[in-house]
Amino acid sequence: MRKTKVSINKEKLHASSEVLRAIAHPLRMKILEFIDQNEEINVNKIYNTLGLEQSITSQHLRILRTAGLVNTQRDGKYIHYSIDYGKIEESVVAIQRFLH
Amino acid sequence: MRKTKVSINKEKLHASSEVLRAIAHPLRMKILEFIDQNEEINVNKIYNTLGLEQSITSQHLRILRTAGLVNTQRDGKYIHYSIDYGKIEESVVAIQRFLH
DNA sequence: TTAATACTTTGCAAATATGCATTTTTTATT
DNA sequence: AATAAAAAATGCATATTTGCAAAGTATTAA
Repeated sequence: MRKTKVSINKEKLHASSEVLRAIAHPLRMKILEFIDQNEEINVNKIYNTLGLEQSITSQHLRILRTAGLVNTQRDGKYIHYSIDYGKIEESVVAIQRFLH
Repeated sequence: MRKTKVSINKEKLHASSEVLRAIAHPLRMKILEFIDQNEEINVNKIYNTLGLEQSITSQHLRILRTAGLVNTQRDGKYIHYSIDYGKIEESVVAIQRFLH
């Protein structure tokens, strides 16, 4: 239990839970893991390698994008996805700071 | 990006997402925070202090219990809740190990 | 043993998330 | 300009989660 009471503001609490919710899905975790393991990866590679539907993949990528967990960069007709490690670290730290 | 490809087994991936899903809810985060700040806390205190419905509180506590995030100990008609810090740490480490 | 308190469980409606097929948008190629 | 490929967005059915009220269980106290 924490000795010094730190009141966490509501916005941050909510923001953290948004990020966590985005991570907390089996498919999205798989996708995140795959992006992590392959630098400069495009959507095609993601759904073909993981054996997912294109539209489902795109949907989940949108959720990850909205949560700020991944960044995109267009290269011609391809869109490369990469992980925003800062954001991940941030949310992990948030949990740790929140409960320790 | 990770250099050494570590294949994370599916059970662990799924287990992690279960725990994260349990954490990733504004109300549950509030409850977790409150339990963290008050050692030996009972359900009454939780929902009265946080201004929640009794049954809703109980429901979310069940979710936290099932996920293994909190432990309970009955003391007469009161049930004391405490946080399983090991489990929290475990899931945080899981994310970090999973993506770094 | 009756009543009261603390907590859990259940049933159900409303909200949200998910999966899938289809359409749309963007860019490259011919 | 027409076609093709990559990715996003949309519409809709199904599944899951949530909140709430009511009923059930356990323990204490009168």
